[in-house]
Amino acid sequence: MAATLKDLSRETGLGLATLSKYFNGGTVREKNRLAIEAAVKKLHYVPNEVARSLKTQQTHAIGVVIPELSNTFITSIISSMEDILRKRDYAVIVCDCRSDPKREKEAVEFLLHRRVDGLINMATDPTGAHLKAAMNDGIPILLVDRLVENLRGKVSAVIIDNAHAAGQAVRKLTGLGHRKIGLILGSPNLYTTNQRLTGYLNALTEAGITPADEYIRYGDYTMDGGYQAVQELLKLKDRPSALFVTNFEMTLGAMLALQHQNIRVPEDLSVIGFDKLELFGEIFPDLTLIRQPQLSIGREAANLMLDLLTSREAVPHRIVTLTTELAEGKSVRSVCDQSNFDTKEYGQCL
Amino acid sequence: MAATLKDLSRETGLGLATLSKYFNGGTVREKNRLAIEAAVKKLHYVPNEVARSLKTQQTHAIGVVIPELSNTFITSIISSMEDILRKRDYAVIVCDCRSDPKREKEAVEFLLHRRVDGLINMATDPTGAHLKAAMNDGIPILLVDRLVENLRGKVSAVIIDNAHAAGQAVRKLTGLGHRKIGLILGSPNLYTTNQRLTGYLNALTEAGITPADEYIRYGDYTMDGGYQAVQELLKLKDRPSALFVTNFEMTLGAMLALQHQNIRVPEDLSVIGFDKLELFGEIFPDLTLIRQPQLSIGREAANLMLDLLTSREAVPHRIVTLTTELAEGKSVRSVCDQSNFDTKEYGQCL
DNA sequence: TTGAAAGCGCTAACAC
DNA sequence: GTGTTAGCGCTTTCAA
Repeated sequence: MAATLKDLSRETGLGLATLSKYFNGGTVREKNRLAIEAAVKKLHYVPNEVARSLKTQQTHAIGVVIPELSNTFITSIISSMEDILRKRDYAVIVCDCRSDPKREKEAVEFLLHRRVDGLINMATDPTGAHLKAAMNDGIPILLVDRLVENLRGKVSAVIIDNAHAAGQAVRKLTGLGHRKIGLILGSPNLYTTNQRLTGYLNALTEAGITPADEYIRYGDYTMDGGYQAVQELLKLKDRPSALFVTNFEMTLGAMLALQHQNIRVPEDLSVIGFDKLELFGEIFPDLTLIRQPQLSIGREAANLMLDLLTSREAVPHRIVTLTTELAEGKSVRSVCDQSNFDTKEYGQCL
Repeated sequence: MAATLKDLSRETGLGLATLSKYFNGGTVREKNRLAIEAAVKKLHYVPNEVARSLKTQQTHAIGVVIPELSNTFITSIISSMEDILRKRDYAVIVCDCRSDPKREKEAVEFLLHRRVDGLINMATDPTGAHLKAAMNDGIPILLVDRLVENLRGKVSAVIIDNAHAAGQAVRKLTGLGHRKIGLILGSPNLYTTNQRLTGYLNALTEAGITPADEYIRYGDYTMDGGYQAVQELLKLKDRPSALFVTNFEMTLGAMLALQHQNIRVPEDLSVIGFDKLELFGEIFPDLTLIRQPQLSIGREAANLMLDLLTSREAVPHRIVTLTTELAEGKSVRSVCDQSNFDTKEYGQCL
């Protein structure tokens, strides 16, 4: 069907090596260059990447294994990664494992069979067992967003400083006198969940506040989860005066719940959300939030992977930690100025 | 590095052909089967899909070109497709073209170079020019969600009956006496936008209502767009009494805008939304909406592609049209029972 | 059932 | 700068 180098050779009278060199950026006599270009056009020649892969032992394909395709944080990272990788002629093979460790392992094996050059993984299995085969194969592995304890020092990663991010948010709130701070986390036992919880607890401790379990909720990183978590928090006899929500979807759900319950922000409750400033744009323009640089995460991940791929020597494993930013809005205020201000509790305001 | 058939041959003393046959489901003497299995284990043999691809001229890879990765409708389709395709050992290479026709064309070319076996495309370029090369190559092409006029009869597709879907919604509203029905569409000139508009217009005409331009808004299929569109509609001196929003994100934005403006649903305004019943679950449990079967779209697309791929003969081009469902909630009511009911306008209620 | 050998389309020595 | 050649790892006649 499609033309091959051999066809080009016949057409131009040139040898295979010359043609190959031409297509790989080598220098060719002007006359021949023209001949080749003419033949390419005539025969609609397109290099066969499969044959090239077999020969070079490089597929120019990167496997990406993620827990969920329907999460804007994840898709925006993938989007930015894919953009960069494709520009460098790497294909991205996406495998959605539905947060199922078994599927995740299968996905890794599937990709290994296809001889992907590298693996990018937002890990579902916290033990990292699914990556064992890939480690044996010696292909570059890059963790994104979530570290895997057992693999520490063995693979590279691009993450954000979750504990710090949560600390930023909570410190902002304690600084405004809040002592009852609700926290809505993702699923239990996830790396990011744990880290953000740690940051929250540390910041409270710093401020001399004893954390209360009832203020800590798990919203599964979904809109509905965030919505529910808020409902529960509002049922508490001793409601929090402030709230920190730890991803985009849950923030959305939380804001909806607050509206439904006619809780004013920040008059009745201070809120710090997470992610996606642009999307909140017109809708909650004044929402204070922790902003993760998902584009940078994707970019860093893609570039780090390209590094790992192209460096002759084994690159030492690198952990790139990106920083988050506290985007100030108007959704927080001093507890003393909130409707639920209580002199007895907050004498310091006086 | 990795073991090859040759290694296995050496290890077992068997010929390449025997081994190859074994791995392709052929029958082998029991004794040899055992020997092979032992050798596979010992050498960690894994078939090299690249070599296989070169020989068979099939990559077992499907290219998927989409306008945007950060849209839940799209990702849920991809997710369901990828699941099925991977089970059949097809890799999915995703290319996000950011709704840019130029990038879309590049993506198609990129995939063609990699010799994907088939192409699944949610078209950005309405002219279909980007698919020309793929058509020439003769690989199966499958459009999803959006038809391309110029390609009618030339490629297969999986779509929903958009005009009917919109008709369902609008007829529901006209049936309840509404005559001023706001419509929030996606970006202008998209296939789905046009179709849904057609359905809306037809249903109005059927009911003897003259469509008013000011009730028709374009929200770009984004949450923010939906939010803004509602704001504009509410500014109208002659506000609509009902609203039909044509995708998930815009529905979310619209509902937020309504809450912000303290518009009660359905007391003040009847609303029919779109998509993702589950996600709205706890949050807007009573929202009436048009439900697209995205899982089925993904499933049908994957299966149709597999058909196209495996059928010896050229399968005739097929358009699979899936139906939408009107999921009844409590977000619509008769105009006569709404707060904005006006005797002069709606005499028929009396 | 099994094996030998050719070849998929390309790259990379190597010799010219 | 160009051509010859071997071979990447597999499948697939074809004979045995």
